[in-house]
Amino acid sequence: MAEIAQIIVDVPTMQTNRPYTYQVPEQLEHQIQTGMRVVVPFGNGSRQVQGFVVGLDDQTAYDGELKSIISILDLNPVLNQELLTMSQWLADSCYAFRISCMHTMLPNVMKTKTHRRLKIIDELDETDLFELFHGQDEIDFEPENMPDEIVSRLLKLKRNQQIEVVYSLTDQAKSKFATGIKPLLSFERLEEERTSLRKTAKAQSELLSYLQSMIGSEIKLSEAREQTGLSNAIFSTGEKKGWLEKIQIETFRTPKALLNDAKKPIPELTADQQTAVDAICDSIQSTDPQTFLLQGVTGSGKTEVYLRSIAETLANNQTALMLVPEISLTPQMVTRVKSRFGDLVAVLHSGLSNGERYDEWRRIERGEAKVVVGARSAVFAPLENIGLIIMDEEHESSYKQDETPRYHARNVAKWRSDYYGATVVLGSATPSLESRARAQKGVYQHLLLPERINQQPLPAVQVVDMRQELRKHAESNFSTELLDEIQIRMSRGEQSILMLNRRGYSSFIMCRDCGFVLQCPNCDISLTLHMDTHTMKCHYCGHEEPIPKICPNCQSHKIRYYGTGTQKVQEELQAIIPDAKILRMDVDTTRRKGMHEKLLNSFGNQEADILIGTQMIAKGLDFPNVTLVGVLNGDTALGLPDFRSSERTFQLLTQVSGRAGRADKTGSVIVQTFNPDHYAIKLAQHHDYEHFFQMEMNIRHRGKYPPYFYTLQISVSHEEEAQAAKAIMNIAQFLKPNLDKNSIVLGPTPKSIARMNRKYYYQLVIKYKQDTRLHQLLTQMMDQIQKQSRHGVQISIDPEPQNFI
DNA sequence: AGCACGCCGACT
DNA sequence: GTCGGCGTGCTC
Repeated sequence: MAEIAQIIVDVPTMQTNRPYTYQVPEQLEHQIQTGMRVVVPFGNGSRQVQGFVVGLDDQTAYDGELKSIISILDLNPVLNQELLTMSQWLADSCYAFRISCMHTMLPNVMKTKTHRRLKIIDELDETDLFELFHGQDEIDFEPENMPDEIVSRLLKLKRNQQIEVVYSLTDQAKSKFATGIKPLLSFERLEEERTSLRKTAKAQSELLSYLQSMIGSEIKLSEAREQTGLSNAIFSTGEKKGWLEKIQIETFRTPKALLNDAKKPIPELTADQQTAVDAICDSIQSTDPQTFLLQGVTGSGKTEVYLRSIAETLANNQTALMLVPEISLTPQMVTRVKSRFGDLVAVLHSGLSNGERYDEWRRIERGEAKVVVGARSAVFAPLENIGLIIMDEEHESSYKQDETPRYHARNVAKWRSDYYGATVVLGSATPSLESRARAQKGVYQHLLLPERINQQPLPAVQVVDMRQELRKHAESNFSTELLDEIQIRMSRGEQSILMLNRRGYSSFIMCRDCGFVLQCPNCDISLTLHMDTHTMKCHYCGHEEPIPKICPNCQSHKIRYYGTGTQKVQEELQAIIPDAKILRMDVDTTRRKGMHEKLLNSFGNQEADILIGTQMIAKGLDFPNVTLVGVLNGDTALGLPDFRSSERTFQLLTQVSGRAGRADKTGSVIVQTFNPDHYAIKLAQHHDYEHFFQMEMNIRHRGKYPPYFYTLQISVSHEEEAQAAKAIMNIAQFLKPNLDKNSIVLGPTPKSIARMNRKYYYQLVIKYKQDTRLHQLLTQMMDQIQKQSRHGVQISIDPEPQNFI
């Protein structure tokens, strides 16, 4: 019976977002399995694309002529049944193409590169042969890197059928292999070999004993050499004499940072921790997909609860997934998990090269790693039989991907939990309102860790009114209170951390004479000053240009810097306290690989008095000698037109407060702000999450925002503003009459950055409670509007967007 | 996406 | 009349 395969091809468009039917050629019959990658012909020409097999059958409803699969790229499926099923759900719920979802779930190296070559199939005249083909009979075809004139001459030859395009897909997913050895003979036969050796052949005799000791196993040659002290030549002799065989052993690139893991004693649990662990362990034992919200102040020992729960999961013969925000995936944190579970742990973080990431992925897929620690995309780790999924700092917005597929790791975690009957633990000191509200309603089980392990009080938070400060002296980023406190720490040999709330802030340049501000040519935004590279940069499209010395508008020389960047803050502070040793940590100083870690290490070794940084220093750091945390601008996020701005401010301030005085020294926190009376700041000052939750819930209720309503954002872009505007109006008209009467449409409006990368953006937000038709309506819309609208209109839907600006 | 087909203006 | 530009539609 003929085998027929259903294949999702790697062509991310609306029209091709469905399986295509292919014939399985005879020589590949019974070798193909669902979840494997294959190469198939696609389209009129001789084009070849990568595809994923999603179904196998012996018949098809399709009655056209079938093409055949060209080759298979994997020996084993790269997507198991669970992940295949999930890719469909993910595509539906994120309004994304299925192929994009599949790629998101896999390491980058699984994406093949397409190469096109031109091959001569008929005689060419001499000029063409030399000018175009340089005398060769095949050349690479890369129209984007070739002069137009050459391309058109080549295309002409192709039309005349003198040359043809040949395709090749290269799979980057290559495992690394090393030479290994394997004994070929039995113990007795090896013993016989030894007796026939001459007395002087000591090395060979040693090799024989070694081989005897490792019968039934294999080992890398390099390791064998190390263990025995024998040379390569001896092993080769052994091979020649038929004692051993040289084989290829797959090796895994082990990321360096993880090699040192000093065993730490396992701490005792507090009563609260024990209660939490017990509840979670009960759930791990059961097959109910239960979700817990573990709410505990900084220092209350959430991590230990996680580790105990993971241990229970492993004991129960299941696997565990632990998600952390990228920013807190620090060596300290990884070491802690590694030292508890050793080689069973795989770590997936952004610092890995594609190859390293693939190796870790393989270790998980082969079942060698049973605990996976990683950031957002680790939620797709190919673990089977998952018993526990932990999501630390569950309120972090980095769990939401801000490009398609726009998934939230929390939702994916829940899907997997339902699939396996696994337990989910959401941990945070300041849970998102959505999660906290669900705990309130009993959807999640609420676990509390109200006290710090060391019985230390939370640090005192002092709020400084910067409006008063401004009246007292000239404009400065530093209040007298903060400067005094910094100097006290320095005299005591203690350290300080200063945080600059970057959101909504940047340094730009403006002309004092005409008010001209340098703008990005591609985007509707001012360029940001970067002193380290001496350029003006656009944060949205990456455009870069030199800093102008005279105003491009009026030729005046009075061009000045405005705004507050970390660099400027550092310079200002250095001028005030000349003998302070200051480290700065921001995107500029940590771009180079490993710099992040290096900076933290040198601060940890007390090579500096003060660490200045943006949000990235607020999280996951644990320096016992830091007794002062200063927030330079506590409220810049408050001014943003986003209903989550209070929540973010509260979370951030609470989080930084936790950074002060974590060991035996008491710490203090200073928050400078222009809004000292704002409830988010006042309640953060008193570490009062519960009160904040109540107040914010009231506001959300009145404004019909999450968690009372769901939100969904539709955005449209086009190079011409009118086209983009027209498209969003069409969408609004299409949707409005069909929405539920309780649903609310905000907009359409231009986005706050109306132009990015030479495209104009318009958006529309829908708030809804229950709208049964909405999902189907939107799916239909993506299909219809895309067809109708003129070329170049791009539509994207973001369910539950995290940023409204 | 990327390819072929087809329709239209500019040219040997 | 033909070459080659780009708009349109399809891909098992």
